[in-house]
Amino acid sequence: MVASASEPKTRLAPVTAPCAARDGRPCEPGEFCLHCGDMPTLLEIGRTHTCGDLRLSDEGERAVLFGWVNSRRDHGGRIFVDLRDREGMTQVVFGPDVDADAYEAAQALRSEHCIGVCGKILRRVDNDGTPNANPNMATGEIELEVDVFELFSKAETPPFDISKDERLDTHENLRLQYRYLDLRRPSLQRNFILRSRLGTITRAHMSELGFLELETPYMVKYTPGGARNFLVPSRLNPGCFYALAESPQIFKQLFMVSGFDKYFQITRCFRDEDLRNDRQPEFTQIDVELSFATPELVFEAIESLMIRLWKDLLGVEIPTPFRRLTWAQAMARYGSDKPDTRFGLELSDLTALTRGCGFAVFEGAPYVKGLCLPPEHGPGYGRGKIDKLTAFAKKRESGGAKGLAWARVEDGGIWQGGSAKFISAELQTKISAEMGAEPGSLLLFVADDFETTHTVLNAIRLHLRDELGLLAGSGPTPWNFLWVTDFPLFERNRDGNWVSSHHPFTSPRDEHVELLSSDPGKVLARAYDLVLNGNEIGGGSIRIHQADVQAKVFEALGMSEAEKQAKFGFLLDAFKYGPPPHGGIALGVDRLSMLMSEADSLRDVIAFPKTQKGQDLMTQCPTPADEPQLAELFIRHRALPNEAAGQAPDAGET
RNA sequence: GGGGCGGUAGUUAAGUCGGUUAUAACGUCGGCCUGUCACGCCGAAGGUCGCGGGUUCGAGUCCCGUCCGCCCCGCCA
Repeated sequence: MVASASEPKTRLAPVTAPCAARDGRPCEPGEFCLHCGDMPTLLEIGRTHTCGDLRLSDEGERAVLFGWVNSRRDHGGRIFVDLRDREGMTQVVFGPDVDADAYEAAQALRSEHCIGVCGKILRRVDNDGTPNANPNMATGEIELEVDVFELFSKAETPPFDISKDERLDTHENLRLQYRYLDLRRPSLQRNFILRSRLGTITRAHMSELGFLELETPYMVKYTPGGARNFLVPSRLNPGCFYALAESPQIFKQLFMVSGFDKYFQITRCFRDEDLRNDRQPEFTQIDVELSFATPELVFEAIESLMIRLWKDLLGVEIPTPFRRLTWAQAMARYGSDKPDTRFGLELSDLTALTRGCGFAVFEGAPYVKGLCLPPEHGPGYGRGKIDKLTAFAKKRESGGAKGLAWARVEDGGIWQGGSAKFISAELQTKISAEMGAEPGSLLLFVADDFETTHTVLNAIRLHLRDELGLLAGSGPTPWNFLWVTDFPLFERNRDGNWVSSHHPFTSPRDEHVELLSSDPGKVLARAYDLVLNGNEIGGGSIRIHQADVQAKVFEALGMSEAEKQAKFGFLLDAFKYGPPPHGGIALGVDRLSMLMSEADSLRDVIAFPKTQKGQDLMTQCPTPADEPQLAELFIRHRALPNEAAGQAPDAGET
């Protein structure tokens, strides 16, 4: 039987099985029914199950399924179709002996046609009646024998294979151009289902903790500093622009002044900076702020949320409290403020030991640090590999070391090869002991300034992690959560001026307030990052709520009175009216989703992502604005970089 | 702004030292097939080698430029 809304309704032959559309209860006069009323369309009957639902226990029932043709296998006399929806896949089978019309219609089925089917749920058997389940499918023990078929719509041959693609090995530009098809892939659908549940659980959990979900504007006042903003011209205010919010930071602090006490929001943020594998121009944060906050209160709330997310979404119990390192410890031991703590290879500080050692490379550097490759890897790491590693260490993107000193450790901590001839036997033994070296260990050293030494050793450490597969074989992914605390309040920018590491409202540690004027570089902040397996997934701080401390911070930043007023006047005014002590954090939903779904890229957890050039290949966005649009906004565009060359612009710039 | 990798049939890839008609798999189309599930068998069609220029008797291959995608640095919490 072929049902269609556009064709006259016909009666179905009576069936003896209970009617799925009625949950087995008797049919009532006037109701649509497969066996006692007019033939309704399958849409009118409605879907009874998803394609992931049916099991052997449903055998003998009738079901209505809607979905897309994943694949079709025509045996001439029996046509098998794997029907797919977001919940799974079910084999449906057509035969001339079951329903000739449906069988005939199924001949024309092709990949990605959208169809509805109704029929009886049968156990899968061979021709001789022996069970013939497909163990690779959740629904593999059953199939649906179709006696009513409806074609909702045909599909052209898709530009790439959706059906058996769990590897996502199509060129990404094509995937993005046909994103709506790309998103049909089960692997991507899983990511988005997880992401949806992440949002639901977060809302439930934060609400249960007493946090209010409040909204803040996306179109906000432009404030210089920090990330570059996207600008939005204001038609009603000629010549003026909104900025798209890089975060709700200031507004959530104002919520605290307003007395909302505990706030959260799952919100979009916008930053006009260059893209990366884990950075998109618009991204989503779980934004949290609470009054009368201490770091402990923030950690507690977030840890409880993480526990729940991992338990509910992954079935994983993560241990709490999370490990903590100060920024100084993280840098010293791992060379990174977001260390991957799933494996060892910690750094050793050899600066003091090597003072006066006579080896110019070590003596001339403010920092001498190293890491020790243990014996199980050391001997296999030959001269060729060391040379490659040296080249890697020298590359600019690895931090740009001047060189990589090395040595092999023999019995008694004595070295051989590399730097051995430059270091006395006595010192060799001491350094070997300091680094925990054993016979067979390979020692690697970098001697340079603070930044280069740590950047390079961190790069080497992560390189060795991947090269030697240090994470492999340890079973399911260990989830190493880590709080990194006590960041420096300031760092120097390129011009040598102090800028906020976090943002200018971050509170210094109480005992460091005096240093604000005397030695700003030594001031530590009450700021913290949440790190997971080497990824920064959140960051926050306790904020300044005392006017005098805020004034000192602005002063250290070299901000004039007029500048403060112009940039943050409204916030400073607000803080005149009894601001509570407060603090908070923001978590990256995209990165969390990526890590939890073990996706390779942020683009696999963002439905409609931008390319590295910030374009949407599906909609061909952004586009130039036409003259009338610009005129209305009092905007005239300048010559574009490529207009001089006589080429058409590929993107609009104003 | 810089460094690296990639772009060949609808898709994914191969293509040697520059040399005859640019290969394969999957997909598509036609035929056959009642138990497949990456179904199978037979047959066919399908190419602006990203684009532009140059070198050469001859360019997918070499050179220059350019566009697009990805990874990274700078930038960015």
